[in-house]
Amino acid sequence: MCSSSDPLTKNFDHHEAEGRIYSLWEKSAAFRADPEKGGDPFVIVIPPPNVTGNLHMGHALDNTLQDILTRYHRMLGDNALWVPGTDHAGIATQAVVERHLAGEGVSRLDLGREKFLERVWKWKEEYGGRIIGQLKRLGASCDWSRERFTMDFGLSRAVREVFVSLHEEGLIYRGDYVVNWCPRCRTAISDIEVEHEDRDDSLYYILYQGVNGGPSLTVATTRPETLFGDTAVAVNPQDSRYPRTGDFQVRLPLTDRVIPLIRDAHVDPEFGTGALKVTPAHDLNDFQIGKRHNLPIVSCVNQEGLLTAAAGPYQGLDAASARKKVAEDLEARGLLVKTEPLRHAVGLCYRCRTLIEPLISLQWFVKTAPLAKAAKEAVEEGRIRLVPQSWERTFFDWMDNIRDWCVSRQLWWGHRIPAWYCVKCGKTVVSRGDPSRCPDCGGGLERDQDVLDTWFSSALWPFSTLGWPDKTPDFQRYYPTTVLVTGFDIIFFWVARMMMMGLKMTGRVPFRTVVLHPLVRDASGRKMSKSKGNVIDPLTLIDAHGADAFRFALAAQAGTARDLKISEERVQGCSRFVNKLWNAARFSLSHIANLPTIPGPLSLDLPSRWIRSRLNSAAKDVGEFLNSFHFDRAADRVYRFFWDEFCDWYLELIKPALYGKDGEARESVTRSLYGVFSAALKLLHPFTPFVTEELWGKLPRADALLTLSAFPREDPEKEDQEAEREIGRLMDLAKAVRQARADFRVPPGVKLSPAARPRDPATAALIEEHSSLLLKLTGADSIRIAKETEAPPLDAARTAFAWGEVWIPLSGRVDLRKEEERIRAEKERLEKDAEKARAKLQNPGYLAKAPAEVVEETRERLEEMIEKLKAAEKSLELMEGMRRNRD
RNA sequence: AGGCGUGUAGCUCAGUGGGAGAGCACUACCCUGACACGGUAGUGGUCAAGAGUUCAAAUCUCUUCACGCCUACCA
Repeated sequence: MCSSSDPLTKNFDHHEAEGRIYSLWEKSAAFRADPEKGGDPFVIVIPPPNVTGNLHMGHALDNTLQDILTRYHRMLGDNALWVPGTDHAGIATQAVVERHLAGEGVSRLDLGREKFLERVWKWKEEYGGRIIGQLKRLGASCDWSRERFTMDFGLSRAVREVFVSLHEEGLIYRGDYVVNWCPRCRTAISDIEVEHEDRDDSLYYILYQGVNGGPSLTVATTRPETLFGDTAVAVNPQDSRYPRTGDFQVRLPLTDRVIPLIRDAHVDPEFGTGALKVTPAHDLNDFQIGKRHNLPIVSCVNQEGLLTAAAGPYQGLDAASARKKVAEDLEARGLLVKTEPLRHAVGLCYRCRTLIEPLISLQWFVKTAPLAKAAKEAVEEGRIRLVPQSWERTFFDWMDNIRDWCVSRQLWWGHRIPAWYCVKCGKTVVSRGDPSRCPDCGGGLERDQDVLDTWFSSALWPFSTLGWPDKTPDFQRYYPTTVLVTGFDIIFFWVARMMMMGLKMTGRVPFRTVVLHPLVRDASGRKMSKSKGNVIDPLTLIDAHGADAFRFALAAQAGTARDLKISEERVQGCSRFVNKLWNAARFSLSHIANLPTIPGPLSLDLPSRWIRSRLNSAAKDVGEFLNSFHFDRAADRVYRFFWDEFCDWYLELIKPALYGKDGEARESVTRSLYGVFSAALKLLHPFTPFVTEELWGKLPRADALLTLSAFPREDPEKEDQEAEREIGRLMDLAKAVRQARADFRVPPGVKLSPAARPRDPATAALIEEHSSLLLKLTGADSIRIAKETEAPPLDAARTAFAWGEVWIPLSGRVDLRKEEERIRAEKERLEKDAEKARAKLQNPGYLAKAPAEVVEETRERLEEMIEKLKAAEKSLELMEGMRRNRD
């Protein structure tokens, strides 16, 4: 009768278990994918984290969701592959190493390119493994044998192949263009790497005096220091304040230069004075105006952000001090008409938040329009699905308005651009190999100094990691990948570019579905940042509460909202669930340990049939939710199944049998428990992999790994409506007794003797059959079936159901006045609801148009309400009668 | 300026055409032989406001308000 000695500690020791279990998975090559094996491919490529980075909350969420999907599909029998890897992260990594060198008093220029790169590689070797270890602590079931790095040999080869072939097609070109220049990083960055922020600035009104009797104009500008780069003043051709025809010139203030007045439709007559200073070298729009009007280009700010010789005496000043000085000097000469405050958006470098200096320079570009068109079509035609779909519109807008992508970066760490320039004839050679001589003149070649934007290699990630451009078995089996999981903040940086490159280079979509999850915020919804001091370290939470609790907290909150507010309390809450699981296991295993044989007859009793039916429903729902990427609802469903249905009802319902004298029943119930419990572990595994794997190992005869077992699938045969209906009635009864006990404050020691009056003999039989169960659930003393004609005593708590009535005699414990009040209130509520239902059923429109089953349901509900009302009325009648007698 | 999103119980959020839900918090009772990180029973909401469509609206449409995010060539 007694269970064997307790094999489990009271709580799950995640510190001890997690590392051990992860090595077990690794040793068993559980996550290794095999292209030779069968099964539908299910493939995810990881959004590669920065190779020298640390796991942050965003990674934690992103990878938890990927892991849930991968484990789920692996258990479904799909050929699941999760490709891991890291990104070289050009600017970020170079900046970190440079900062480190600065500590030694060395700059990268001191070292030279080659030595500097050696140091970065060394840095990478030293810190590159860290984030991989952190992903493992999270439980990520990646195939580590396929780990890639964006600067691996194979991936570099893919980069070069793409660059050269796009160049051959004319989709990559080199040209002079106004680019976003970060004077601190000393490199160009792409348009989307610029962050915009509203700043309070001044708008300076500067007088440009007319020459030869022509009109003078006042122009409004926020950047007076760039006037040295002005090569025209422009007004709108429709603007009547200015001469619409005729050639005029104005004097450029503080200089002896004279520039023309031009007319261009770009100028907004409403802004400032309607006259615009045109600075083609330092403003993209001015650059375009300049092109239209063949204006000369004068650079007055250099790549260090300092004014050039074109600024005469101002040469060498930085932009901010030049602005001040220019304004002063203009004022001194009476050329500064006025200044007014202006709040406007300024561009900042996304990495260092330095003010962006637009300036003209020679850069490499990808011609994006044709690539973007293909990407847009793939989404329009449903070959790529965005989840949630609401992102499509934003995506389309961006694809329609995309500008060419500046891909050269003035850095050393990255894929060096495969372009060479002939020192003799100036020819540009772009080549897959490393050429040594100019093919035209035989002259020497110098390689382009720049590297490619980090996102260029990231854009190839879904196919470069699988071996492309070779037709490897992996590429053939696993490309296109299945799902891409990432935050919506990098749709344009990464997702769109993978689509463009994938479609262009492989002719196929890189993935079929893009799952865009929320961004992790702190508990009050603020973005986490070091400066705000509100960063929560995922590893701290894993240490404190375990990876399972942490993952569950993330999954349970990964809904369709854009923010996910994480807090330690939340994770702690989920650790209670893990604890519940552990203790339910402790209980279950102590009984399972007594099973003589695992194979054998299963219990056919009501609780066993019921939980099998509920398990089936949970498996169905969890599967559906995961298939539609509703992680939050899947987590909620599995939680409810385990806690409410399995623990709170099922385990309690089978206790009498487990402790009972009937050996045969005990054995079959235990065997059923074994089956349901192991299925529950499977259902939970994708969410809480460590604790479930640990418990699986404690099950007898479970030699294989849980992570490689089969996920429970819906099986209509397991649905048991009869069992559900019957347990539902027993639950009604139990709840009625418990409620009466609570409402009338019956002390636990006092026994109750409820009576039930079901309306059909089957329910009566059901109650009699399970009376001992009911006694156990309610703490009642006895339970009986009342006679048809029997009237309940006056001082009884009465509850009515569609199937009949229950009353619990409470001699002396009922405050009649209070009870009468309660019943009256309930009666009122019932009458209201019943009236609503009745009105519905009398409405011809409702009867004609509502679906039959909805009408039927309403009818049933009304019937139940009528039953309850009858009971309530009877009680009130009796009470009134008694009061009359007394009076 | 445009686009997108959000507004449901004190807090965090599910629900997206047919009886207002969960977790946490709160209240009362209970250490009942897995779990007090537990059990049982409760309190709590004109589903932001208004109008419309419908037999039926938290759910669809329009308008308004509040908050948030993204994009943009007002210098």
